[in-house]
Amino acid sequence: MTPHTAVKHRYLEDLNPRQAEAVSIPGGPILVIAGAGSGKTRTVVYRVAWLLEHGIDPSSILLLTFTRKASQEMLSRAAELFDARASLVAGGTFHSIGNLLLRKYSALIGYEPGFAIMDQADTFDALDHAKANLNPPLEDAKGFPKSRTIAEVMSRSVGGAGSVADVLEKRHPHFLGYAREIERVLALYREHKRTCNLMDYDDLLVNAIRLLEENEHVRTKISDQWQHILVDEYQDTNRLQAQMVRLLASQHDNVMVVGDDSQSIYSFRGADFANILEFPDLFPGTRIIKLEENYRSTPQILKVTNSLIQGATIGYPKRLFSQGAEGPLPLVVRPATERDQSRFVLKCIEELYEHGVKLNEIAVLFRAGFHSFDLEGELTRNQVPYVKYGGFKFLESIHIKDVLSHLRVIQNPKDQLSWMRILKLLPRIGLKTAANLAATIAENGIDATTGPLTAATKKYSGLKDLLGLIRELTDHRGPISEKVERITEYYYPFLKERYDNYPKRMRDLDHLANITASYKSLNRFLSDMALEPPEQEDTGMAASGNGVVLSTIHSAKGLEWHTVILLWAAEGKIPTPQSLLSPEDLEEERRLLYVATTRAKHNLVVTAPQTFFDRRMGVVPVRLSRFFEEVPTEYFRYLRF
DNA sequence: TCTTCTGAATTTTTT
DNA sequence: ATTCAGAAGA
Repeated sequence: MTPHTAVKHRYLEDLNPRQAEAVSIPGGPILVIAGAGSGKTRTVVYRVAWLLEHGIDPSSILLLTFTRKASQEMLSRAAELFDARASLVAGGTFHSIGNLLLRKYSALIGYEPGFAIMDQADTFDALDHAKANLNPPLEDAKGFPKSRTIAEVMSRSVGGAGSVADVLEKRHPHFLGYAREIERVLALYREHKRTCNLMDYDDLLVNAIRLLEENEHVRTKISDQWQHILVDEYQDTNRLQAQMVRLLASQHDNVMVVGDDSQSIYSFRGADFANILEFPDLFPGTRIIKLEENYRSTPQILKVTNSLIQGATIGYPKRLFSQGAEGPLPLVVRPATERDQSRFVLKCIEELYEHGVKLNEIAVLFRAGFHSFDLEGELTRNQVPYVKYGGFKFLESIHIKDVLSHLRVIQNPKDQLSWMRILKLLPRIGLKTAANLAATIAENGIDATTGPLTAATKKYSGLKDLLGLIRELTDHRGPISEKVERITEYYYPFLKERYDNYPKRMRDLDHLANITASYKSLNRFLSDMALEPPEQEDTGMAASGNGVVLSTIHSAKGLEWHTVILLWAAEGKIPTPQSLLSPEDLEEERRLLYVATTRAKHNLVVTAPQTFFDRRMGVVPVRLSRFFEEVPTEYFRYLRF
């Protein structure tokens, strides 16, 4: 039996007519508007299998996804449907593909191939650095916007939202007077990136676009190489990414993009769901296919989600329907206080568990990472295992960044920011000294036997050891894990001195060494750490797959659970106070709520305390989120607790 | 001039 | 938990 014929019959049966249509279009631009739970992933997976089955070479297919994990999952599902050749399909994020192209063709845009990638924290640091080193210095350093604000403005501006002044006027009008000064900071920041051979996230896209635009032979070659392009979560792409799609497909227009404008929740990162609305303009002749049959949720849940999204002002009109089994009415609960809310959620989880629902089939979703702090305490006290997604990331931990910075100066000695970071660990070396030393090293190298560096080793104890370590590891030929172990050994005293919980942090560093095991190239490893941060080390309970899921709504995208409990569904939490300033931001909060509620298969529980304790104002009354006020009351059961 | 210490304030979402 | 501002200390 050949797998081909067996597959052919099965997959046509597996799909509904709309899905089958999308999957089997031979080529050209295709836009699939896929409602929540409408089998979007399945459609992409089957599309890949269908293309392979029709003789398309796997290496000529490119699958662009939101995370690398998503593309890996899709390709392994495609491999199950078709055969192992599906794993030869190129998959990844826009940033990783940009990275791939830029490493290969760095010379064409005037970069060295060993450039390092800055993550967001690096960008903040670099902006602070630029701010501090401006010449002439800032006139009014006090009222000046924080680097995270500057980073946001910069990214929006680069992403096509206009000049810095335009963005300020629109989003931060109170900083408009600083426009010129911000431009000066950004100019220094850019200069700094160049001298240190660094690229930030946006650079990976901007430079890839520039590479493709300015070099016709590269554009032709790349576009000929990837004959079929599939893009998932297209509603969360930004202008640069749309431009990249346009360039990558310049030779053939064989692009299928899949997404749901109602689930666009990343505008804070520059995502613009106008992309999905304007795709047909970018690719004339686009075939539009709507998937509206929902396979996930009960009709009772869909009634609620449909009316939530009905109030949205723009987008492709759609109304999800389901032929699935009936279920209970979604619940609304208003506990008296946050403590009571936590107690209620605990009780809810215990009851479900007693009724045979597995803990990992229950998710508690919330707007922001810290909203679940009280609940986490309650779960811990009652020994209910849980895994938390979203919020703080493994890589953002200081100790991880410290160790990675040692690796980064080995890979890229010009990386002054990383130098500064590791120099500042040493006693008596603060910001200024570190900056001076880093500049000296970046310019003269680390091996100078005379000059300021040698003088400094006499003045600062510890510097000699650090330089010795870096020299040793620069010449070191063994596996990366050995390097990490060597650095960890050196770093241990610093860790111990600084943190009471150093044993836990030490375990993180061991975990990091383990991650390196699959890497042969240091450059590759560091790129991946910036582009695709590893997940938090699995605790025992998470590894066994038996813990309640606690997640931000953003991190819950694309997932589903038997029961979803929406925590803090209250004014002041969702929508967040920050979003009230602009109608667009407010609409995004609505979509966030839509994403959260459409994750539920069987039960949806909405909870919001009646009061909130504010340090300044004391106990304040809390209203249910305004978006739920739009839903007819008979769609809910109101439970007292 | 630079570093380190202390107490106080703050926290959206993330490739 | 981290970051920030201000002040003392080297």
